[in-house]
Parts: sequence; structure tokens; C-alpha cells
Amino acid sequence: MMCGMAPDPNRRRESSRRAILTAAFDLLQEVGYAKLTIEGIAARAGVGKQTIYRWWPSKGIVIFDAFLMLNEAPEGGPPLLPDTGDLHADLTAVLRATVVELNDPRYDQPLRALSTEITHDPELAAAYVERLDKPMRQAKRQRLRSAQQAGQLAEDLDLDMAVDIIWAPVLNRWLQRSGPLTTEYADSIVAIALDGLRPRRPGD
Amino acid sequence: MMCGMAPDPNRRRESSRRAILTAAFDLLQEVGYAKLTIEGIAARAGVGKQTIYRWWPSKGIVIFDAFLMLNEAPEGGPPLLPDTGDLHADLTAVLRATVVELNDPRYDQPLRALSTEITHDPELAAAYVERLDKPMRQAKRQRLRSAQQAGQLAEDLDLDMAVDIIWAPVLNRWLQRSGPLTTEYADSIVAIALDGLRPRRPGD
Amino acid sequence: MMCGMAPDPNRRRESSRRAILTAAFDLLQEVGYAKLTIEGIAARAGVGKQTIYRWWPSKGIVIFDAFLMLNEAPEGGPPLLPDTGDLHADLTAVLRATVVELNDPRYDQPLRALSTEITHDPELAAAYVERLDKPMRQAKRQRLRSAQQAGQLAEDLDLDMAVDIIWAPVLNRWLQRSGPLTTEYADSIVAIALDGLRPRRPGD
Amino acid sequence: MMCGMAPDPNRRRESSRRAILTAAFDLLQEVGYAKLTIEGIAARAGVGKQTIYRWWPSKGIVIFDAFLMLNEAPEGGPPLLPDTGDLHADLTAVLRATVVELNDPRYDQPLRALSTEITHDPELAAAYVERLDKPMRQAKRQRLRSAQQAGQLAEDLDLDMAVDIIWAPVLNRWLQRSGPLTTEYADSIVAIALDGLRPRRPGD
DNA sequence: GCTTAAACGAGACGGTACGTCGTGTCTTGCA
DNA sequence: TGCAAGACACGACGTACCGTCTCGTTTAAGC
Repeated sequence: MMCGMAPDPNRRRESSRRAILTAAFDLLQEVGYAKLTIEGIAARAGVGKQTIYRWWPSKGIVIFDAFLMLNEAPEGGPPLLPDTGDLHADLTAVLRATVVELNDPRYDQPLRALSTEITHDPELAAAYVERLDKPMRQAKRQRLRSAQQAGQLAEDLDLDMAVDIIWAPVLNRWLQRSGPLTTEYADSIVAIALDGLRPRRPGD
Repeated sequence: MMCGMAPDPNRRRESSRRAILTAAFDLLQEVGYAKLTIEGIAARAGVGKQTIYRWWPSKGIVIFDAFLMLNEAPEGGPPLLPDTGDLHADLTAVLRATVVELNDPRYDQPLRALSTEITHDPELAAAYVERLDKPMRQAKRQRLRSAQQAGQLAEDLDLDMAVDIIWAPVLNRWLQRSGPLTTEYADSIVAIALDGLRPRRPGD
Repeated sequence: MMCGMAPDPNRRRESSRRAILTAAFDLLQEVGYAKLTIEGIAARAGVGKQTIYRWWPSKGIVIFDAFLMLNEAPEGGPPLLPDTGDLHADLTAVLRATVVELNDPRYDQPLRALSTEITHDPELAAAYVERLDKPMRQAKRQRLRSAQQAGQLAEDLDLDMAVDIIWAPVLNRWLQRSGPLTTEYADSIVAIALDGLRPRRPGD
Repeated sequence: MMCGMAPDPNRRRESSRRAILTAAFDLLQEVGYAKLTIEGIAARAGVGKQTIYRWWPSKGIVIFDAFLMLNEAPEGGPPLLPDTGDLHADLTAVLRATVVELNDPRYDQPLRALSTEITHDPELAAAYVERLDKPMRQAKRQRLRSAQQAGQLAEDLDLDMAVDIIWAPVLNRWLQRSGPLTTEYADSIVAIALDGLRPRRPGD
């Protein structure tokens, strides 16, 4: 017994949904976030504007859903980080991959757009954390836990913080362009995060 | 020889400049980034739109300048971090202050707006790094260098990276709302950053 | 041989037809011609839009049919004008009735809507002339012919023109609101039409 | 001290005004009333939609103003009807001219549009009566008064009604297409109006 | 009475136009 | 001449309807 009756999802046309999300993502690449318009998405998708407004409450959620579609499509089970036993090497490889992805021009504009939307919309941020961040974070924590059990990480270490300390600097440098985002930067971050800022005793 | 003539900065009316920047900052708090308009700023500042377009090339730079005005006003010389000799305590205090500022509702919307503009405009990002980030980073590096000279930090440590590792997690959590941004979080980040993720030998 | 198959009139649901026409007429009164929409009619009639599109080619014809329904319903045979032998009195009475009907707020909006549709759609105009105008005109002509045979009207008078000369001024004043539409106006029109604009010899 | 501050007519751009009214009139001819849109007018006039909305409260008034522009432009003083002394001939000539104008395809659609707007908007109707109908009616009355003074019309004749009786049938037949609108029709109307429906004594 | 094909209600869809808002430019008149 | 005021061409907004198109669900004719 609600008013403002929500549309019936059964009647939703899947082809339109995909066309809209694809168009949104493609346009983000091509024209950038500032020039992304609902009208543009609708035109590119060959869809009426109302079809977008009917199913998505805001442009930000369209963008978010576009990423969801991308990430859910090719998945074969939950993501996993490599575990060769060499924590330093594994983390370096993964963080380098992150750097490469952030430097990929195909993802640059869309990712910045997603970041902006998350920054300004708490609900979207929650959805992001839940749907996109959580699975990756799980995998990262998983790798760290494995290292912890092998005695390679401090016993009382909060793994979520460890994840933050490793990945946040890279994301931040990318967002703010506070310096070149290179694989060397990734390497150094991993090294410093593992060993800490303080001098280590010889023999470690 | 009078095409595209740049306006004469000498004739610029200072009162209008301040009114515009103040209005921009206030409106950011009140209506948020998405609803911040040039017309709104002009109206609030009691100024013609052209006066904004004459002196600022984009809305982002108005926002940026608004922050510049704030940060340059009360300054008595370059900023400094406390140096009690106890690095852990000093860093904790400063990072806690950062957390408090980020949680201050007066700065929340404006800071997010600034962040968004930087994310999407490389030129603005460069200006940000140069004019706002650099001075603070200088102060942070300064404190770390002092510690390094006292043997409290690794000799070969890249201090810029150290700054990133300490401050990026806090900024990131704030931007993405990936978790509660508390002083405890700040404390833990400092602790982990200093000691690293690896287990320390007893006696450290 | 099955393209564009016309719907089978036998299966037509009479209740829907009446509901649609009633809804159309009522909405005309309530919201006026400009805001009359097919969706509105369908909603008010508790009917799907397609049911309207299936049976009526245009909104104008729905309106027209609504009038047809009204006029055909209470009919017991063809309409007749009173014939007391006193032509002046009879015409005055009938034209006064016309004025009263045009001034009735229940019919004002619907009639204006009908008029507009007729004005812009020649086919509809033909239907109007045939189905609504003709029967009334017949009755009017009948009364005039009776007077003509009694020697009260010129022998060679074109009765259709006589009808026009008597009724058109009233309709026109109503449509254009070029002046108050009163029974006195009707009276004067009849008087002038009968006697003509020229001065009459005494003794007429 | 008003809110909803009306725009300042001094700042109005005359060229835009003319372009809009011309475009509106031309489009009425070309696409007809039903397909006349504000967007279409703006596009054809090379003007922003807002410029139309700023100065005209409704589409009907744009149409009305388009006619005003047409009628005020070529005027050299108030309009006059021919006065040869032969009332019958003069009226016939003028009413024939009316018929010709109504049959002119350049004016057909625009006039029907104007008629529709007047029918549905009382305010517009008042403006029409005042600005467009009144001057013509004045000229018509003038000619009739001249005839009246010459003893060719009844002394106590209400000249406004006389005008109605002569012109309304033609307008009505044109609007409703209730029959062919020919010069013969005009002739007959004049003849019948002058002599009345009743038989005249021989010698008149 | 059971089947089956239609008309039906509901409403999603690709579109068009609405009337509003903001952009960045241009013009006018005041100081 | 710098400025406030604001008109302007332009483009996007979010909404309302258009007319078409599925969907299941009646419903009435024909087997």
C-alpha cells in the first residue's frame, strides 16, 4: 500500500538497461564527467529519457550501476589475490596492477566520475563500500591474513587498516595528481608499509 | 590591438573579490556542491555575473580561491607542526586534528567540492599541490626530517612517501566514507605506519 | 490478408465506450480543453489507453462522439421547433433557448472544445454538419417553411440562409465573447432578421 | 515593490520580437495550429525559448501579437469602408472581400488558430475585441451610419447588431465549413439582411 | 462446458515538447 | 572604465503525454 508506486521490475526491459549503462560508461570516457548528461545517455542508448528516470533516481547511481555491470559480468567466483608465500612480492604485484589500471585512459574518466559521486552522496558511498569495495577488500584481507598466520605480519594487526595503509596512498595520488603514479611508487609504498617508518634493527 | 584584452588587475575591486569568495564558500556549506551556481554566488555576493567571469576562468577556481583566502588570511608565517621530541605523540596529535577538521560540518561540503574539482581538473590539481598542499606537506616533512635526524626514522626513508602513508588513509576514509573517521582511527594509522605491518622483534 | 486487421465491433465492450465518452465530457468541463488528455480520459474511465486508440482515431472524434451520445440518448424522434403560428414569437423562444444553453457552464467548455476540433479538422466538420447540425437545421428549416407557406416569409427566400442569419450572430458572439450574450440580444436579432435593415413602409 | 519582477521593456530586443512573431505566423501556415510549438517558433526565429517565455505569457498571445503586428504595420490611419452611396453594392463588395480573405490559404490556418485561442481564453478575447475587432467594426458601423442618415436604414436600427447579422454568417460558415463559402453566399447574405426575411410590399 | 481468440486493464517504451534553470556573452546605464 | 543589472542564445533539466508495444486477465463466441 504505497503511494508513488514504484515501477514493476518484471516489466523492465533488460536490453534498455544494458544499453543505458553501456552508453553511460562510454560517454564518461569520451566526453568526461562534466559533460555527461542524461539526454546524452538516452540518445546514445537509443532510449527515452523517462526510461532512465523511471529506474534510476540520480545520475550518480547510473554511473555506479555501470561499474556494477562491468564488475559482475566477467566474474567467476569471488576475486582472489595471488599467494606465492612471498608477501612483499605479491603485494607489489597487486599494487602495481592497481597503478596500471588507474593509469588506463579507458578507466580514468569513469573512475573519477564514480569517485565524485561517492564523495557527494552518502547513500551511494554505502552502496559502493558494500558492492564494489567489500569484495576486493575481502580478497586483500584474505591475503594479509594468510601472511599473518605465517607469522609475516604482526599478530595484533588490524587487517583493514593494513589495507588502507597500502592502498590509500595510491588512490590519493591518483585522485589529487599530487605526483606521478608509477609502479616504483607502488613498490616503495609496499616496502615502507611493511617495514614501517622507524629504523629496523639489523637482521630483520 | 584590443582583442581579448585582459582586465587590468589594478582596477579590480577588492571588496567584490572577497564578497564573491565568501559567498562561494558559504553557499557550498548551505546548498552543497551540486547546487552551487555562478548566478547564486553573484546574487549572494551582490555582484554582477560578469565580475565573476572577468576574474575567474571556472567555478572550480573560484572554490579553490575561496580556500586560498581562508588559508592565507590568519597565517603568521609558514605553518609548523609541533615538535616535542616524541614523534608518535606529535603525529597522533596532528592527525587527530586533521580528523576533527574533516568531521567539522562547516568544512565538509566545501572540502568535498574542492576535492571534486581537483579530481577533474589537472590544472587546478597542480595549483592545489603548489599553493595548498605544498606548505602543509613542507611542515609535515619538516617534522619527519627532525625525527629522522634524531634517528627515530629510517635513514633512507623518503619523507614524501611517509607523509602519504600517514595522511592518505584518513583522507580516503573521509572521501569514500568507507568507515567511521575517528581519532582512534588516526591513532592506529600512526602506530601502524611507524612500526610497519611486519612483526617487530621484542625490545623495540 | 491479416495486416492492420480492424477490431471486431461485435466484441466491443459497451460499458467501456460509455465510460470513455462520459469521462471525456466530464473532464472537458472540469479541466478544460487545453488540459484534456487521452491518459486523463483513460484513467478517469478506468480503461487502458489502447482501448481508446483502438476505437477512436483522434481526440477530436472522442469529443464529437461524446456529444453524439448526449444528443442521441434522450431523443424520441427528430427534433421539432414550436409552431404556434406566430413566427416572431416562436423564433424568439427558440433563440433564447439557444442563448441559455450556450450560457450554461456545464456546456461551455465542452462546446468550445467541439467547436475548436471542428474548426481544425475538415472531416470532423463534415461529420458535425451531418450528424449534429443537420437534424437541428432540418427542424429550423421546417418551421421557416411553414411560415413561408403561410406567406409570412418571402417566397423566394433561401431557408438555409435564413437559418444562418438568425443563428450565426448568436454563435459568433458566444465564441468570440464580442459582447454579452443575453436574451435581449436574441430578441433583437430575430426582430432585425425578420424585418431587415432597411426601413419598412408604415403599415407593414 | 513587486515580486515576480516583470522584465524591463526598455531592454527588450526589437529584432527578436519581430523574428518571433514572424516565425509564429509562418509556422502556423506551414505546419498548422496543432503542430505549432514554442520550441519550433524559437528555432525558426533563431531565439532562445526563454526569450519567448519572458515576454509572452502564453502561446495564444504570441499568435495574437503576430496578427497585431501584421495589422498595425501597413496602416495609414483608421480603416474605412467604401461609400459610393449605394449601400447594397458597398456591403456586397466588402463582404466578398472578407470571403476572399477567409479563403486565402495563407490566412486560413493562422486565422483558425487565432479563433481557437480567442474561444478558449477570455482575456485574449477581450484583447481581440479591443485591438483587432473594434477598428474594423468602427469602419463598418461608420458606413452603416452614413446609410442610416441617408434614410437607407431603419432609424432605430442598432448598428452593432446590423454588423453582426451581416458578418457572422460568413464567419460561421468559414469556421464550421457548414457549406461552400462563395461570393454568391456573401451576396445573398447582404440581400437578405437588408430586406429581411419577411416578404416586402411591391414598390420597395 | 470448454476452448480459444479477441478485447481489455495496465503500464513500459521511444519520442516530442513542455516550462524552468543555469551557462557564458553582450549591452545598458550608473558611479 | 569597472561594475550591477539583466537580456540574450543555448543547452540540459525533470515532467507530462503521445501513440505503440507487450503483458496477463477477462469475456464471449464457437466447437
